[in-house]
Amino acid sequence: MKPARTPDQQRPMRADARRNYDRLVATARVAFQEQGADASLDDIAKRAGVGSGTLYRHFPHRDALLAAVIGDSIDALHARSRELLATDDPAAALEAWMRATITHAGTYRGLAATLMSSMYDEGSPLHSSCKRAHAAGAELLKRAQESDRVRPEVDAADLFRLITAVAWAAEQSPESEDTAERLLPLVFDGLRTTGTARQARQAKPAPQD
Amino acid sequence: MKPARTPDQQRPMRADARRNYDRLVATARVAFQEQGADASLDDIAKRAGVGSGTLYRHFPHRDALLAAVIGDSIDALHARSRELLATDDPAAALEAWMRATITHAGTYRGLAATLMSSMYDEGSPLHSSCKRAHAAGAELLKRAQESDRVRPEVDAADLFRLITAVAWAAEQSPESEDTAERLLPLVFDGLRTTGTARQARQAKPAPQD
DNA sequence: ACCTGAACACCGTTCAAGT
DNA sequence: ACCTGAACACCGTTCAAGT
Repeated sequence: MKPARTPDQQRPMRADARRNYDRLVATARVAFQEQGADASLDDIAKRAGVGSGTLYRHFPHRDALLAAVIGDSIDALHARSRELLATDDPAAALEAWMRATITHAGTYRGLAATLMSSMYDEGSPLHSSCKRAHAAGAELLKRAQESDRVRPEVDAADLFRLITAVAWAAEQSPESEDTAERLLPLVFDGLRTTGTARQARQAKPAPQD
Repeated sequence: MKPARTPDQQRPMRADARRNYDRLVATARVAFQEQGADASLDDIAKRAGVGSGTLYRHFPHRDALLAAVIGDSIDALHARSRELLATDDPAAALEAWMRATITHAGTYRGLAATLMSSMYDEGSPLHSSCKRAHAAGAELLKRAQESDRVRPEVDAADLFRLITAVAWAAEQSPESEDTAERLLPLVFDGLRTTGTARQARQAKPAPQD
């Protein structure tokens, strides 16, 4: 079992506390995979062999447990966005980031909904993760817009909403597994400047690039 | 209070049963408005002055109560789709139908999610409503595709998913009320044939219109 | 034929009692 | 300092007892 991440700014935990923390995170990961992000917390505590009070001591809200479980994945997503910012094609980079984010938001059933509401809930432990993803998307979006490949009126908040909505639609469509792969190109094309509009802009006296 | 719809194929109900039925629907409508589509059924029964068993007798599942509440609205939406099929501009008709459907799916918080899952649950009393909406969308989509305004590879199932996803995203974004109005044009543009692609097709030897 | 409300299983959350 | 598990409030659902 790989070591679970330690909660922030913490002096060493007592051995039994540490063990319970790790067990809870590992058990929760399995439970979320099996039953979705709204799996029973009581059941997770039982399966981890821990009193329910112990779960709430370490993770006061469901979001805190979820944050501990997906923390590594959020970090990886953020690293990927840094890579994509350094690639050549701004539009392709944005689309690749959208695809990666949709995949991430589809890790567990119900995760997309949690991420969406965390975006607007400053108290949630997932809020900072959402804002980081939001900020990464904003950078990639800005670059694509400056190179005149994406409509200037689209903002990062709507980009985040669209991504989360596609992830949500995909997780709600059990019978067709590749829903996200089909919807993403459609949605991405809606963001792009239309051929004629882009041509008109580029035909203007002062060329931008 | 306007008369609630009677359940299908039913001989006259006993007077007290009829009264309870109507009260439950009226109370549920208010509760759904106030607290969303997942309002407490127990609370609805209490507020309607009725035992909880009576609620379950009339409406065995939450979806049955929801279906009774939104039945008229579903009918109106269907009538609107018939009108739109008779208009001149197939693309504008499709977009107008999408807008109307998104608005309808946003009537109560949580309704979009219910409609989405009802689409894939044949046992739900909302299933037939969803299929009707699905079929109406398919007709409008087909017409738009035949007039070469919408990509031929889009199917009605994905159209339904996109619409529901936009409605869901809008209801999850409390602070900005016009989310749906901003996202719809973006999504709709993703469905359209691009200017250049359409021009290429229309430049072919055999003109379509 | 229909209604009532107690009963059951489940859930999230708290907290007094333990070590 | 941390853990345990009983306790509480809530929910959906069922069903025996009533009229």
